[in-house]
Amino acid sequence: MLTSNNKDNLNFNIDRFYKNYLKGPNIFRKRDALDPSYVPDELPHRDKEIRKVAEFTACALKGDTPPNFLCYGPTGTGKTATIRYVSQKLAQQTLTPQPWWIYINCSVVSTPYRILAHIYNTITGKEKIPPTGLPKDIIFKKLLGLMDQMIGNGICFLVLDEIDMIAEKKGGNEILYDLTRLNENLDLCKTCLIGISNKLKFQDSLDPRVVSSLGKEHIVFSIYNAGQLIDILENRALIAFSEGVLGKGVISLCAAYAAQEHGDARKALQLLKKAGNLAERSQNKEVTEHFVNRAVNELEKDHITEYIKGMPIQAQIILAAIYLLSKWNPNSVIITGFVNDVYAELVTKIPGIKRLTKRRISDYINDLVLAGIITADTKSMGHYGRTKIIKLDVDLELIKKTLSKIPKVREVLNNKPSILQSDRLVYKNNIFKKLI
DNA sequence: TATCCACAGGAAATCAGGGTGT
DNA sequence: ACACCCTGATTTCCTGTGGATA
Repeated sequence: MLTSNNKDNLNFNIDRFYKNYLKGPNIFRKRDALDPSYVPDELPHRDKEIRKVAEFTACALKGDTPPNFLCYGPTGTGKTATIRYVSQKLAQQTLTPQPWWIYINCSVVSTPYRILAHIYNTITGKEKIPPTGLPKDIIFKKLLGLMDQMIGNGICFLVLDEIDMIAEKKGGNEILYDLTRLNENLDLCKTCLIGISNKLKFQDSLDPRVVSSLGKEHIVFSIYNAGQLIDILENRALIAFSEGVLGKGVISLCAAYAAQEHGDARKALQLLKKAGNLAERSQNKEVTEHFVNRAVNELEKDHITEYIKGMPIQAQIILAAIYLLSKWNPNSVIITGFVNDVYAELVTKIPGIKRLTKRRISDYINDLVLAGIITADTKSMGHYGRTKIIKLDVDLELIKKTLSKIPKVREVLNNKPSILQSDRLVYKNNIFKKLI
């Protein structure tokens, strides 16, 4: 029943909100221009790289098969953007038939089977291959037939983004090897494989046969410095923002922040967009440095919250265990064993959740480290064994706020686990404190 | 100086859940 | 109904290890 104590809900007038929103300042002209997927007409400071990609792919114009090649470089250095840019330019040349470009993000399409299925489904434009069920070699044969039929004597560029993700997986080398050898099995159509990776050393995990075919040619993308980032941002800001809304120093501040983060252009663009959004939301006519500073904070928080929300329930419970340990024993040391103990207690309180083995928990702890939520340094305590010293790297309140939004975890968040008072834990804690 | 703790983390096996074609 | 395929999560089994302690 709705009563007057539900004022907040009743007082929000959505129609008035929309009206005000539309009446408010027009910060953006084309917000999308700040998205990572947007391909601008110009890519500043990537001339060398564009030229190399153009050189590799140019022979397609004469009907030859371009060599397979790799693009290396940290995140936000314009690898994908460069490929997309060149692909657009190439399409503007007189090419008949037009080449196919199939983009595969290996962190999303993450198994050999799905890569084949994705290529197949992209070419047909329909979900012809089910997400699972068929033997790989059958799909491979079907794909060969389809490519010859649909692409004819044209060229198909296969762009494997984050190729390291697949290379490190079981069966990953086989699929890459098969893909590099597509041309030998095709009668009409030609293919060119382009691998994109932000790990410079990922070739180590590749099969030598794949390296010899894919890694012979490569392009290294270097990070942008602050000056270059400013150029990129100005370029995009011109398209994205309405005239005169950007305050003085906003772009250079974004660039400076991103330059600290290893010259990541994607970060810089994200920051600028978020600052714009914040200004818009507070009905401000101008995007000022103040909003950039707020954007830095919020982006960090957004990233953490989104990550935690997306984690499997088991990982969330493990994080809850670490949270409870830091909350109730702020001065004590947190080690793997304690996390295991508290986790075990929490699991018994949450219905429908099976208790995981220590081995699995160990992996989840490593995932949390990778996500930047905790730090865990392996340390030897001599006679007391080797373990990890775990510390929360994120504000306690933020963790609490995020975990409380997860129904099953919320229940266990407020009670102090009884294991925290156990003699064993207190005793060990005292020893470890001295050892560290 | 050998011992031994409490784990770390690699490799392979297993399981459940989604499918296939015949 | 059946044999078989693929995936992702997890378990099982295992070997390795740094340094305080006896």
